[in-house]
Amino acid sequence: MSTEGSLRERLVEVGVHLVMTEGTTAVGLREIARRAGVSHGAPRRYFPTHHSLLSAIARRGFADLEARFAAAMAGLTSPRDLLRVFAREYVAYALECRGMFELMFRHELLDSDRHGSAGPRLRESTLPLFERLVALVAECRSAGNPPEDPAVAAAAFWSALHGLAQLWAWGSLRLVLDAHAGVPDGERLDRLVAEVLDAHLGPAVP
Amino acid sequence: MSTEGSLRERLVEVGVHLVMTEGTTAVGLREIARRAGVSHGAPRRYFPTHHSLLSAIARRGFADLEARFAAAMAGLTSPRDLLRVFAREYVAYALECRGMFELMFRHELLDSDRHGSAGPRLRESTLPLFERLVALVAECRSAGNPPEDPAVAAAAFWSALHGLAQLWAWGSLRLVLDAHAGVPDGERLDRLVAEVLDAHLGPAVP
DNA sequence: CCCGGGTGATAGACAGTGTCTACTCGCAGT
DNA sequence: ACTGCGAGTAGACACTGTCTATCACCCGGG
Repeated sequence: MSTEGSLRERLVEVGVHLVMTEGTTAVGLREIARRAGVSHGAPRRYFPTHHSLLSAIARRGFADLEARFAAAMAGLTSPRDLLRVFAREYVAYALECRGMFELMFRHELLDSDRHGSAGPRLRESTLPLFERLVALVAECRSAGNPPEDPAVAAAAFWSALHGLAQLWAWGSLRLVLDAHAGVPDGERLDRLVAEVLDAHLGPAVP
Repeated sequence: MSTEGSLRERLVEVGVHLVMTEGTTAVGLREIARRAGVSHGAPRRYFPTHHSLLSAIARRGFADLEARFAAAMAGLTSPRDLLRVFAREYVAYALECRGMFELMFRHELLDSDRHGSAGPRLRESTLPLFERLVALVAECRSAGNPPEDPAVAAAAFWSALHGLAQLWAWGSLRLVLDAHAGVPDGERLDRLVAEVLDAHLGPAVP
Protein backbone atom coordinates (compact mmCIF):
# COMPACT_ATOMS: atom_id res chain seq x y z
CA MET A 1 0.00 0.00 0.00
CA SER A 2 1.07 3.54 0.48
CA THR A 3 2.53 3.19 3.98
CA GLU A 4 5.26 5.74 3.46
CA GLY A 5 5.64 6.11 7.22
CA SER A 6 8.10 4.25 9.32
CA LEU A 7 7.71 0.57 9.91
CA ARG A 8 6.65 1.22 13.45
CA GLU A 9 3.55 3.07 12.28
CA ARG A 10 2.79 0.50 9.67
CA LEU A 11 2.95 -2.35 12.17
CA VAL A 12 0.43 -0.66 14.41
CA GLU A 13 -1.87 0.05 11.49
CA VAL A 14 -1.71 -3.51 10.23
CA GLY A 15 -2.31 -4.69 13.78
CA VAL A 16 -5.39 -2.51 14.17
CA HIS A 17 -6.74 -3.73 10.87
CA LEU A 18 -6.07 -7.30 11.86
CA VAL A 19 -7.79 -6.95 15.22
CA MET A 20 -10.82 -5.37 13.61
CA THR A 21 -11.21 -7.97 10.90
CA GLU A 22 -9.97 -11.18 12.47
CA GLY A 23 -10.26 -10.66 16.19
CA THR A 24 -7.90 -10.55 19.09
CA THR A 25 -6.53 -14.05 18.91
CA ALA A 26 -5.32 -13.61 15.34
CA VAL A 27 -2.95 -10.79 16.22
CA GLY A 28 0.33 -12.63 16.30
CA LEU A 29 3.68 -10.96 16.02
CA ARG A 30 4.59 -13.00 13.01
CA GLU A 31 1.24 -12.52 11.34
CA ILE A 32 1.52 -8.76 11.61
CA ALA A 33 5.05 -8.85 10.26
CA ARG A 34 3.90 -11.03 7.38
CA ARG A 35 1.08 -8.68 6.45
CA ALA A 36 3.39 -5.72 6.73
CA GLY A 37 5.74 -7.40 4.31
CA VAL A 38 8.70 -7.73 6.62
CA SER A 39 10.46 -10.63 8.24
CA HIS A 40 9.20 -12.08 11.48
CA GLY A 41 11.99 -10.54 13.49
CA ALA A 42 11.58 -7.02 12.20
CA PRO A 43 9.01 -5.79 14.74
CA ARG A 44 11.43 -6.61 17.50
CA ARG A 45 13.37 -3.42 16.86
CA TYR A 46 10.36 -1.29 17.74
CA PHE A 47 8.43 -3.58 20.03
CA PRO A 48 10.64 -5.74 22.22
CA THR A 49 7.77 -8.04 23.11
CA HIS A 50 4.41 -9.09 21.84
CA HIS A 51 2.67 -7.25 24.66
CA SER A 52 4.28 -3.98 23.78
CA LEU A 53 2.93 -4.19 20.24
CA LEU A 54 -0.52 -5.08 21.52
CA SER A 55 -0.31 -2.15 23.90
CA ALA A 56 0.49 0.17 21.03
CA ILE A 57 -2.52 -1.16 19.14
CA ALA A 58 -4.73 -0.68 22.18
CA ARG A 59 -3.42 2.84 22.63
CA ARG A 60 -4.44 3.56 19.08
CA GLY A 61 -7.86 2.26 19.97
CA PHE A 62 -8.22 4.66 22.87
CA ALA A 63 -7.16 7.51 20.60
CA ASP A 64 -9.74 6.51 18.01
CA LEU A 65 -12.44 6.28 20.62
CA GLU A 66 -11.62 9.70 21.97
CA ALA A 67 -11.66 11.10 18.45
CA ARG A 68 -15.13 9.68 17.97
CA PHE A 69 -16.24 11.31 21.18
CA ALA A 70 -14.84 14.65 20.09
CA ALA A 71 -16.54 14.44 16.72
CA ALA A 72 -19.90 13.35 18.08
CA MET A 73 -20.00 15.79 20.96
CA ALA A 74 -18.96 18.82 18.93
CA GLY A 75 -21.58 21.53 18.96
CA LEU A 76 -23.65 20.13 21.80
CA THR A 77 -23.89 22.01 25.05
CA SER A 78 -26.59 20.40 27.18
CA PRO A 79 -24.86 17.98 29.56
CA ARG A 80 -27.64 15.49 29.12
CA ASP A 81 -27.25 15.54 25.35
CA LEU A 82 -23.51 15.26 25.69
CA LEU A 83 -23.80 12.25 27.95
CA ARG A 84 -26.35 10.62 25.69
CA VAL A 85 -24.04 11.00 22.75
CA PHE A 86 -21.16 9.76 24.85
CA ALA A 87 -23.11 6.69 25.83
CA ARG A 88 -24.21 5.92 22.30
CA GLU A 89 -20.72 6.38 20.96
CA TYR A 90 -19.18 4.19 23.64
CA VAL A 91 -21.53 1.31 22.94
CA ALA A 92 -21.34 1.82 19.20
CA TYR A 93 -17.56 1.66 19.25
CA ALA A 94 -17.60 -1.50 21.31
CA LEU A 95 -19.93 -3.13 18.82
CA GLU A 96 -18.39 -1.87 15.61
CA CYS A 97 -14.82 -2.46 16.72
CA ARG A 98 -15.43 -5.46 18.89
CA GLY A 99 -11.91 -6.80 18.71
CA MET A 100 -10.36 -3.47 19.59
CA PHE A 101 -12.69 -2.96 22.50
CA GLU A 102 -11.89 -6.39 23.78
CA LEU A 103 -8.17 -5.85 23.47
CA MET A 104 -8.25 -2.44 25.12
CA PHE A 105 -9.42 -3.87 28.41
CA ARG A 106 -7.41 -7.04 28.56
CA HIS A 107 -5.07 -6.10 31.35
CA GLU A 108 -2.89 -9.15 31.00
CA LEU A 109 -2.16 -8.70 27.31
CA LEU A 110 -1.21 -5.10 27.78
CA ASP A 111 1.95 -4.50 29.73
CA SER A 112 0.06 -2.00 31.81
CA ASP A 113 2.06 -2.90 34.87
CA ARG A 114 5.57 -2.26 33.70
CA HIS A 115 5.70 1.20 32.22
CA GLY A 116 6.23 1.11 28.48
CA SER A 117 9.45 2.44 27.07
CA ALA A 118 7.86 5.75 26.25
CA GLY A 119 4.46 7.34 26.58
CA PRO A 120 2.10 7.39 29.52
CA ARG A 121 0.78 4.21 30.96
CA LEU A 122 -2.27 2.90 29.24
CA ARG A 123 -4.92 3.16 31.90
CA GLU A 124 -4.00 6.69 32.73
CA SER A 125 -4.95 7.73 29.24
CA THR A 126 -8.59 7.39 30.25
CA LEU A 127 -8.16 9.89 33.04
CA PRO A 128 -8.84 13.18 31.22
CA LEU A 129 -11.92 11.65 29.63
CA PHE A 130 -13.14 10.59 33.04
CA GLU A 131 -12.63 14.09 34.36
CA ARG A 132 -14.95 15.39 31.68
CA LEU A 133 -17.39 12.66 32.56
CA VAL A 134 -17.40 13.61 36.21
CA ALA A 135 -18.08 17.23 35.38
CA LEU A 136 -20.89 16.36 33.00
CA VAL A 137 -22.56 13.96 35.40
CA ALA A 138 -22.32 16.47 38.22
CA GLU A 139 -23.78 19.19 36.04
CA CYS A 140 -26.49 16.97 34.68
CA ARG A 141 -27.64 15.80 38.06
CA SER A 142 -27.24 19.10 39.84
CA ALA A 143 -30.89 19.81 39.15
CA GLY A 144 -32.95 17.85 41.65
CA ASN A 145 -30.73 14.79 41.83
CA PRO A 146 -27.31 15.88 43.09
CA PRO A 147 -24.93 13.00 43.65
CA GLU A 148 -23.21 12.56 46.95
CA ASP A 149 -19.91 12.18 45.17
CA PRO A 150 -19.82 13.04 41.45
CA ALA A 151 -16.82 10.84 40.86
CA VAL A 152 -18.62 7.82 42.23
CA ALA A 153 -21.69 8.62 40.18
CA ALA A 154 -19.61 9.02 37.03
CA ALA A 155 -17.77 5.79 37.72
CA ALA A 156 -21.06 3.93 38.11
CA PHE A 157 -22.33 5.45 34.89
CA TRP A 158 -19.22 4.42 33.03
CA SER A 159 -19.50 0.94 34.51
CA ALA A 160 -23.03 0.57 33.27
CA LEU A 161 -22.04 1.55 29.75
CA HIS A 162 -19.05 -0.71 29.79
CA GLY A 163 -20.98 -3.69 31.04
CA LEU A 164 -23.75 -3.02 28.59
CA ALA A 165 -21.33 -2.96 25.70
CA GLN A 166 -19.57 -6.11 26.81
CA LEU A 167 -22.61 -8.17 27.67
CA TRP A 168 -24.33 -7.13 24.47
CA ALA A 169 -21.27 -8.06 22.45
CA TRP A 170 -21.14 -11.35 24.31
CA GLY A 171 -24.66 -12.08 23.13
CA SER A 172 -26.10 -12.62 26.54
CA LEU A 173 -28.30 -9.57 26.76
CA ARG A 174 -29.72 -10.17 23.34
CA LEU A 175 -30.57 -13.65 24.49
CA VAL A 176 -32.28 -12.77 27.73
CA LEU A 177 -34.24 -9.97 26.14
CA ASP A 178 -35.30 -12.30 23.40
CA ALA A 179 -36.59 -14.63 26.04
CA HIS A 180 -38.80 -11.83 27.24
CA ALA A 181 -39.53 -10.71 23.70
CA GLY A 182 -41.69 -7.67 23.25
CA VAL A 183 -39.09 -5.26 22.03
CA PRO A 184 -38.49 -5.07 18.27
CA ASP A 185 -35.08 -6.04 17.07
CA GLY A 186 -33.11 -2.93 16.23
CA GLU A 187 -34.56 -0.96 19.07
CA ARG A 188 -33.53 -3.07 22.03
CA LEU A 189 -30.03 -1.71 22.39
CA ASP A 190 -31.26 1.87 22.22
CA ARG A 191 -33.77 1.18 24.94
CA LEU A 192 -31.05 -0.30 27.09
CA VAL A 193 -28.88 2.77 26.62
CA ALA A 194 -31.85 4.98 27.47
CA GLU A 195 -32.49 2.94 30.59
CA VAL A 196 -28.89 3.40 31.69
CA LEU A 197 -29.12 7.14 31.07
CA ASP A 198 -32.33 7.43 33.04
CA ALA A 199 -31.04 5.32 35.89
CA HIS A 200 -27.80 7.19 36.36
CA LEU A 201 -28.70 10.71 35.37
CA GLY A 202 -32.31 10.80 36.40
CA PRO A 203 -35.25 10.57 34.00
CA ALA A 204 -35.04 12.70 30.90
CA VAL A 205 -36.68 16.07 30.99
CA PRO A 206 -37.85 16.93 27.49
CA MET B 1 -5.61 -34.61 45.66
CA SER B 2 -8.31 -37.17 45.95
CA THR B 3 -9.57 -37.01 42.37
CA GLU B 4 -11.04 -40.45 42.36
CA GLY B 5 -13.36 -39.44 39.55
CA SER B 6 -12.80 -39.88 35.89
CA LEU B 7 -10.05 -38.07 34.10
CA ARG B 8 -12.60 -35.75 32.59
CA GLU B 9 -13.52 -34.38 35.99
CA ARG B 10 -9.93 -34.11 37.04
CA LEU B 11 -8.98 -32.13 33.97
CA VAL B 12 -11.70 -29.58 34.64
CA GLU B 13 -10.69 -29.29 38.27
CA VAL B 14 -7.04 -28.82 37.44
CA GLY B 15 -8.06 -26.28 34.84
CA VAL B 16 -10.16 -24.30 37.31
CA HIS B 17 -7.33 -24.31 39.79
CA LEU B 18 -4.90 -23.20 37.11
CA VAL B 19 -7.12 -20.35 35.95
CA MET B 20 -7.60 -19.13 39.50
CA THR B 21 -3.94 -19.19 40.40
CA GLU B 22 -2.13 -18.41 37.16
CA GLY B 23 -4.65 -16.63 35.02
CA THR B 24 -6.33 -17.25 31.72
CA THR B 25 -3.31 -17.29 29.48
CA ALA B 26 -1.64 -20.08 31.44
CA VAL B 27 -4.40 -22.57 30.76
CA GLY B 28 -2.88 -24.62 28.01
CA LEU B 29 -4.03 -28.03 27.03
CA ARG B 30 -0.62 -29.50 27.64
CA GLU B 31 -0.15 -27.70 30.92
CA ILE B 32 -3.40 -29.06 32.27
CA ALA B 33 -2.50 -32.55 31.14
CA ARG B 34 0.92 -32.21 32.77
CA ARG B 35 -0.57 -31.15 36.10
CA ALA B 36 -3.13 -33.90 35.90
CA GLY B 37 -0.32 -36.40 35.43
CA VAL B 38 -1.31 -37.63 32.00
CA SER B 39 0.22 -37.31 28.59
CA HIS B 40 -0.45 -34.28 26.46
CA GLY B 41 -2.79 -36.15 24.17
CA ALA B 42 -4.96 -37.61 26.87
CA PRO B 43 -7.46 -34.75 27.18
CA ARG B 44 -8.31 -35.16 23.54
CA ARG B 45 -10.54 -38.11 24.28
CA TYR B 46 -12.84 -35.96 26.41
CA PHE B 47 -12.30 -32.54 24.93
CA PRO B 48 -11.71 -32.62 21.19
CA THR B 49 -10.38 -29.10 21.17
CA HIS B 50 -8.85 -26.59 23.48
CA HIS B 51 -11.97 -24.45 23.38
CA SER B 52 -14.17 -27.27 24.55
CA LEU B 53 -12.02 -27.74 27.65
CA LEU B 54 -12.08 -24.03 28.34
CA SER B 55 -15.83 -24.08 27.92
CA ALA B 56 -16.12 -26.84 30.48
CA ILE B 57 -14.02 -24.80 32.89
CA ALA B 58 -16.17 -21.74 32.29
CA ARG B 59 -19.31 -23.77 32.83
CA ARG B 60 -17.93 -24.83 36.17
CA GLY B 61 -17.41 -21.17 36.92
CA PHE B 62 -21.04 -20.34 36.23
CA ALA B 63 -22.09 -23.20 38.47
CA ASP B 64 -19.86 -21.95 41.28
CA LEU B 65 -21.19 -18.44 40.90
CA GLU B 66 -24.76 -19.63 41.07
CA ALA B 67 -23.93 -21.69 44.15
CA ARG B 68 -22.55 -18.58 45.79
CA PHE B 69 -25.73 -16.73 44.96
CA ALA B 70 -27.85 -19.47 46.43
CA ALA B 71 -25.82 -19.55 49.63
CA ALA B 72 -25.75 -15.80 50.08
CA MET B 73 -29.40 -15.21 49.29
CA ALA B 74 -30.73 -17.99 51.48
CA GLY B 75 -33.04 -16.73 54.16
CA LEU B 76 -33.51 -13.25 52.75
CA THR B 77 -36.91 -12.19 51.52
CA SER B 78 -36.84 -8.46 50.82
CA PRO B 79 -36.17 -7.98 47.12
CA ARG B 80 -33.91 -5.06 47.87
CA ASP B 81 -31.82 -7.12 50.26
CA LEU B 82 -31.70 -9.95 47.79
CA LEU B 83 -30.50 -7.69 45.03
CA ARG B 84 -27.93 -6.08 47.27
CA VAL B 85 -26.52 -9.46 48.17
CA PHE B 86 -26.63 -10.46 44.53
CA ALA B 87 -24.68 -7.38 43.56
CA ARG B 88 -22.08 -7.83 46.26
CA GLU B 89 -21.64 -11.49 45.42
CA TYR B 90 -21.30 -10.80 41.71
CA VAL B 91 -18.59 -8.22 42.21
CA ALA B 92 -16.88 -10.25 44.90
CA TYR B 93 -16.72 -13.30 42.67
CA ALA B 94 -15.26 -11.28 39.82
CA LEU B 95 -12.56 -9.95 42.10
CA GLU B 96 -11.76 -13.11 43.99
CA CYS B 97 -11.84 -15.35 40.95
CA ARG B 98 -10.58 -12.85 38.43
CA GLY B 99 -9.30 -15.38 35.97
CA MET B 100 -12.51 -17.36 36.00
CA PHE B 101 -14.63 -14.29 35.56
CA GLU B 102 -12.49 -13.21 32.66
CA LEU B 103 -12.69 -16.60 31.01
CA MET B 104 -16.42 -16.91 31.47
CA PHE B 105 -17.13 -13.95 29.23
CA ARG B 106 -14.56 -14.48 26.54
CA HIS B 107 -16.86 -15.44 23.72
CA GLU B 108 -14.07 -16.36 21.34
CA LEU B 109 -12.35 -18.80 23.68
CA LEU B 110 -15.59 -20.58 24.43
CA ASP B 111 -17.12 -22.45 21.56
CA SER B 112 -20.40 -20.79 22.33
CA ASP B 113 -21.28 -20.68 18.66
CA ARG B 114 -21.05 -24.31 17.72
CA HIS B 115 -23.09 -26.30 20.19
CA GLY B 116 -20.93 -28.41 22.45
CA SER B 117 -21.17 -32.15 22.22
CA ALA B 118 -23.48 -32.35 25.20
CA GLY B 119 -25.08 -29.98 27.63
CA PRO B 120 -26.83 -26.70 27.01
CA ARG B 121 -25.02 -23.85 25.35
CA LEU B 122 -23.05 -21.71 27.68
CA ARG B 123 -24.84 -18.41 27.45
CA GLU B 124 -28.20 -19.98 27.98
CA SER B 125 -27.10 -21.13 31.39
CA THR B 126 -27.45 -17.57 32.61
CA LEU B 127 -31.09 -17.47 31.60
CA PRO B 128 -32.78 -18.84 34.72
CA LEU B 129 -30.69 -16.53 36.87
CA PHE B 130 -31.76 -13.62 34.73
CA GLU B 131 -35.39 -14.59 35.13
CA ARG B 132 -35.01 -14.32 38.87
CA LEU B 133 -33.29 -11.02 38.41
CA VAL B 134 -36.13 -9.64 36.33
CA ALA B 135 -38.68 -10.66 38.94
CA LEU B 136 -36.68 -9.15 41.77
CA VAL B 137 -36.07 -5.88 39.96
CA ALA B 138 -39.72 -5.61 39.04
CA GLU B 139 -40.79 -6.30 42.59
CA CYS B 140 -38.23 -3.97 44.05
CA ARG B 141 -39.20 -1.07 41.85
CA SER B 142 -42.90 -1.70 41.88
CA ALA B 143 -43.19 0.79 44.76
CA GLY B 144 -43.02 4.25 43.29
CA ASN B 145 -40.56 3.53 40.52
CA PRO B 146 -42.10 0.93 38.21
CA PRO B 147 -39.96 0.17 35.18
CA GLU B 148 -41.44 0.42 31.74
CA ASP B 149 -40.05 -3.02 30.93
CA PRO B 150 -38.68 -5.06 33.84
CA ALA B 151 -36.46 -7.08 31.55
CA VAL B 152 -34.77 -3.96 30.24
CA ALA B 153 -34.34 -2.63 33.77
CA ALA B 154 -32.85 -5.91 34.94
CA ALA B 155 -30.54 -6.05 31.95
CA ALA B 156 -29.29 -2.54 32.69
CA PHE B 157 -28.76 -3.47 36.32
CA TRP B 158 -26.79 -6.54 35.39
CA SER B 159 -24.75 -4.48 32.93
CA ALA B 160 -23.83 -2.01 35.61
CA LEU B 161 -22.64 -4.75 37.92
CA HIS B 162 -20.72 -6.45 35.17
CA GLY B 163 -19.01 -3.30 34.04
CA LEU B 164 -18.24 -2.35 37.59
CA ALA B 165 -16.60 -5.68 38.25
CA GLN B 166 -14.60 -5.58 35.06
CA LEU B 167 -13.44 -2.00 35.24
CA TRP B 168 -12.52 -2.39 38.88
CA ALA B 169 -10.55 -5.53 38.13
CA TRP B 170 -8.89 -3.69 35.27
CA GLY B 171 -7.71 -1.09 37.72
CA SER B 172 -9.21 1.83 35.94
CA LEU B 173 -11.90 2.75 38.44
CA ARG B 174 -9.48 2.57 41.31
CA LEU B 175 -7.29 4.95 39.39
CA VAL B 176 -9.88 7.55 38.53
CA LEU B 177 -11.32 7.50 42.00
CA ASP B 178 -7.87 7.92 43.43
CA ALA B 179 -7.48 10.96 41.26
CA HIS B 180 -10.54 12.37 42.96
CA ALA B 181 -9.49 10.97 46.31
CA GLY B 182 -11.76 11.58 49.25
CA VAL B 183 -13.01 8.06 49.73
CA PRO B 184 -11.05 5.79 52.07
CA ASP B 185 -9.50 2.75 50.57
CA GLY B 186 -11.56 -0.30 51.44
CA GLU B 187 -14.82 1.54 51.19
CA ARG B 188 -14.70 2.73 47.61
CA LEU B 189 -15.95 -0.43 46.00
CA ASP B 190 -18.82 -0.69 48.45
CA ARG B 191 -19.85 2.84 47.67
CA LEU B 192 -19.79 2.06 43.98
CA VAL B 193 -22.01 -0.95 44.47
CA ALA B 194 -24.37 1.14 46.58
CA GLU B 195 -24.46 3.77 43.87
CA VAL B 196 -25.38 1.16 41.29
CA LEU B 197 -28.12 -0.17 43.53
CA ASP B 198 -29.54 3.27 44.13
CA ALA B 199 -29.38 4.21 40.49
CA HIS B 200 -31.11 1.13 39.17
CA LEU B 201 -33.49 0.26 41.97
CA GLY B 202 -34.25 3.69 43.34
CA PRO B 203 -32.76 5.10 46.54
CA ALA B 204 -32.75 2.82 49.51
CA VAL B 205 -35.63 3.09 51.95
CA PRO B 206 -34.35 2.23 55.41
C1' DC C 1 39.06 7.15 -2.33
C1' DC C 2 38.51 3.76 1.11
C1' DC C 3 37.24 2.21 5.51
C1' DG C 4 34.92 1.44 10.19
C1' DG C 5 30.62 1.94 12.77
C1' DG C 6 25.83 1.80 13.39
C1' DT C 7 21.17 1.28 11.97
C1' DG C 8 17.40 -1.52 10.23
C1' DA C 9 16.10 -5.64 8.60
C1' DT C 10 16.95 -10.90 7.66
C1' DA C 11 17.21 -15.71 8.82
C1' DG C 12 18.05 -19.51 11.73
C1' DA C 13 17.48 -21.75 16.13
C1' DC C 14 14.93 -22.97 20.38
C1' DA C 15 11.30 -24.11 23.42
C1' DG C 16 6.64 -24.32 23.62
C1' DT C 17 1.79 -24.75 21.80
C1' DG C 18 -2.68 -27.11 19.65
C1' DT C 19 -3.93 -30.62 16.64
C1' DC C 20 -3.61 -34.99 14.25
C1' DT C 21 -2.37 -39.85 13.78
C1' DA C 22 -0.30 -44.24 14.72
C1' DC C 23 0.47 -47.18 18.31
C1' DT C 24 0.27 -49.84 22.73
C1' DC C 25 -1.80 -51.89 26.67
C1' DG C 26 -5.32 -54.03 29.51
C1' DC C 27 -9.54 -56.09 29.71
C1' DA C 28 -14.21 -57.35 28.42
C1' DG C 29 -17.00 -60.98 25.65
C1' DT C 30 -17.63 -65.12 22.85
C1' DA D 1 -7.39 -68.18 23.26
C1' DC D 2 -8.46 -64.77 20.14
C1' DT D 3 -10.75 -60.59 19.00
C1' DG D 4 -12.46 -55.92 19.58
C1' DC D 5 -12.41 -51.80 21.88
C1' DG D 6 -11.80 -48.05 25.11
C1' DA D 7 -8.13 -45.28 27.31
C1' DG D 8 -3.91 -43.42 27.29
C1' DT D 9 0.96 -42.81 25.14
C1' DA D 10 4.16 -40.90 21.97
C1' DG D 11 5.68 -38.86 17.87
C1' DA D 12 5.00 -35.68 14.18
C1' DC D 13 3.49 -31.24 12.04
C1' DA D 14 2.82 -26.48 11.57
C1' DC D 15 2.87 -22.64 14.12
C1' DT D 16 4.04 -19.20 17.81
C1' DG D 17 7.16 -15.72 20.64
C1' DT D 18 11.78 -14.91 21.80
C1' DC D 19 16.75 -14.81 21.17
C1' DT D 20 21.01 -14.43 18.45
C1' DA D 21 24.03 -14.02 14.64
C1' DT D 22 24.39 -12.04 10.31
C1' DC D 23 24.03 -8.97 6.41
C1' DA D 24 23.25 -4.72 3.51
C1' DC D 25 23.38 -0.15 3.50
C1' DC D 26 24.61 4.70 4.46
C1' DC D 27 27.41 8.35 6.33
C1' DG D 28 31.45 10.80 8.20
C1' DG D 29 36.72 10.79 8.99
C1' DG D 30 41.23 9.79 7.38
